[in-house]
Amino acid sequence: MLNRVILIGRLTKDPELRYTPAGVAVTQFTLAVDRPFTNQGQREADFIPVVTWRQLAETCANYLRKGRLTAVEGRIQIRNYDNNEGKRVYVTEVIADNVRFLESANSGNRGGSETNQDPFQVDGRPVDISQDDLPF
Amino acid sequence: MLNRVILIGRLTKDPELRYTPAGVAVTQFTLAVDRPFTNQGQREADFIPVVTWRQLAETCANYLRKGRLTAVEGRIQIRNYDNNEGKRVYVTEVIADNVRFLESANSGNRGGSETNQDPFQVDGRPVDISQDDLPF
Amino acid sequence: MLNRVILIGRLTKDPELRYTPAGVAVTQFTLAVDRPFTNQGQREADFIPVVTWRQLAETCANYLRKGRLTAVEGRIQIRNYDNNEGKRVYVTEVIADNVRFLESANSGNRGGSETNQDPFQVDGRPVDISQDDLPF
Amino acid sequence: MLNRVILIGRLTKDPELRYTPAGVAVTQFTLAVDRPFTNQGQREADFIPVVTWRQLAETCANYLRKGRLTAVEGRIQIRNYDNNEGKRVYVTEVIADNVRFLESANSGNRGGSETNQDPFQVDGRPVDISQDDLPF
DNA sequence: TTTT
DNA sequence: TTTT
Repeated sequence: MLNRVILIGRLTKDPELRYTPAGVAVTQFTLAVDRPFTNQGQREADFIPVVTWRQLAETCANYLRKGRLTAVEGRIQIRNYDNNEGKRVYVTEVIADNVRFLESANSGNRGGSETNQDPFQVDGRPVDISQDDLPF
Repeated sequence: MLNRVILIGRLTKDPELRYTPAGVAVTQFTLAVDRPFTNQGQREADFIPVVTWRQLAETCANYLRKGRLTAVEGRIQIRNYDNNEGKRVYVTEVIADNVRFLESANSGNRGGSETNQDPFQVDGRPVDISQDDLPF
Repeated sequence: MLNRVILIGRLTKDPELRYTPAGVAVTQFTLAVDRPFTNQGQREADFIPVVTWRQLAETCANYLRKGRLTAVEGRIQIRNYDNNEGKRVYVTEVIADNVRFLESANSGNRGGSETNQDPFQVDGRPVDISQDDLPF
Repeated sequence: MLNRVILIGRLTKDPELRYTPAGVAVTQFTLAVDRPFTNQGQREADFIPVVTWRQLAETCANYLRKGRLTAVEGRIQIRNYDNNEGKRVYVTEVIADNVRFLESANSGNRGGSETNQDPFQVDGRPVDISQDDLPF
C-alpha cells in the first residue's frame, strides 16, 4: 500500500552500470549508512544495496563515485531467485526513484577512482535528479 | 546518517513475541505491502520483515493480528550470521520505532486467529503507540 | 533538494473539487492528524491542508469523504498572495502525489455526506491511487 | 496518527537560539528547499521554518550556519496565536527531532558569519545528532 | 524578508 | 472553523 524509504549515506564503491537484454539501463550501488546510536562508540553502519533504472541509472553511473555523500528516495523491494544449488535466495534492495548528490566531484573522495569530470557540477553545488517513470 | 522507512501493509501471520536471554521482549512480523504498479494486473506484494523491541514489542504482540492493516515507521537494518553450513547469511529487516494500528480488532480478519479482545479499542478506532527508547 | 511528507489522518470535511481557468482539476481537503504525545491526556491534532491535482484530484473528490482515515504522501509547499488589505499572506500546504484510502465507503462515516457508492471498493479493502505527473 | 517530514536544504540565515521562560532552549531556522521541477528553468524554492528543542536546539545553534546543507527529520505542526489586531494567525513549522549536518564548518559558507570552530568535525565528515525526548 |  |  505504501512503501517509502529515505537514506543518506556514502557509496562503498563506484556504481555499476549494466543493461538488461532489452537494453534498459540499471545501476547498482551500495550505501553505507551509519547507525545513529553507536552504543559503545563502535563504528557501525548498514550497507544497503540501491538500484536505479533508465535515465536515473545513467546519471548515477556518470556522477556518483565511491565515498560520495548521497541521498536516496525509493522503496524496499524483495526479489528472489534460485541459486546454483537450487535453493531460493531472497535479495532486499532499495529501488530508488530520486537521488540527490550531496557532494561535488571535488570532495569526499580523495584519490582513487576519481577520473571523470562532472560537467553539471558548478562550483561544488549538488545536482538534483528525479525520475518518475519507474520501469516496474 | 539517515535511514527512514514508512510502510503500510497487512500482517501475513500473527506476530511472534519472544524474549532475549536478558529478558528483552522482541516481536517479529511480516508486512505484505502491495506494489503500486501491478503492470499486467497481477497481484504483487513485497513481504517485509519487521522487528519491534521492548514495550512496543509487547503492544504489537497483544493487538496486532494476521490480516490487519498496519503502518510502520522505522529503519532498515542488515544483520548477518553464519548458518549451519558455515556460510554467512544476511538478513534485512525493518526495525520499527512507531507502529499504528489502522484497523480495529473487529475488522480485517474474519475468522482465524482472532481470539483476544482489545481493551484499548473503543468503537473501532485505531490505537497509537510510540517507542523512543530503541534497544540498539 | 529533498522535501518529503507522509501523513495519516482523517478528513475534517468532504473534499472540494475545483478547476483552474485552464481546466485543470484541483482538490483540497484538510487532514486531522492526532499528535503522538498528548501530554496531559488532552485531545490534540494538527489540521493540515492537502492539495491534489489532475487525475488524483478527481479520484480524491470521488472517493474521499469526511472522517475517512487516509494516508498522504507529498511535499510541503508555501505559496503567497496579497490579501485585500494589500498584505502578503503565506499559505503552507502539502502537495500530494500519492493518496491511499485506508477505509472503505462503508465505514468511518456513519450518516452525513455519504452519498456516492465506491465502485472500486470490493469487500472493504483500500484502493490505491498514484500520480507521478504533478502539474508544478 | 502519523506525521513525518524529511527535508534537505540550506539555512537562509544563522540559527536563532532562545529560551522559554522555564529555561528550555529553542532554536529556529529556515531551510531553503529547492523545488524539484523548475518548469521554465526558473529558480524556485520553499522556505520552510524549522524548530528544535533542548539539547538539539543547542547543538544546532552551535554548529549550523547560514548556507549550510542540512537534513532535517520531524513533523509538521501548526500553532496559532492572536496578533495585535486581535486576529488569529496560523503558523506552520517543522518540529525537528533529528538534524544532520551535511557540510563541515569549512565549506558551504565562504566569509560571513563563520566564526566558531566545530570541535566535533573531524576531516570534513558530517556530525549526527538525535533527540528523542521532544518537549511537546 | 530568504539558501547555493 | 475542524477528524475519530
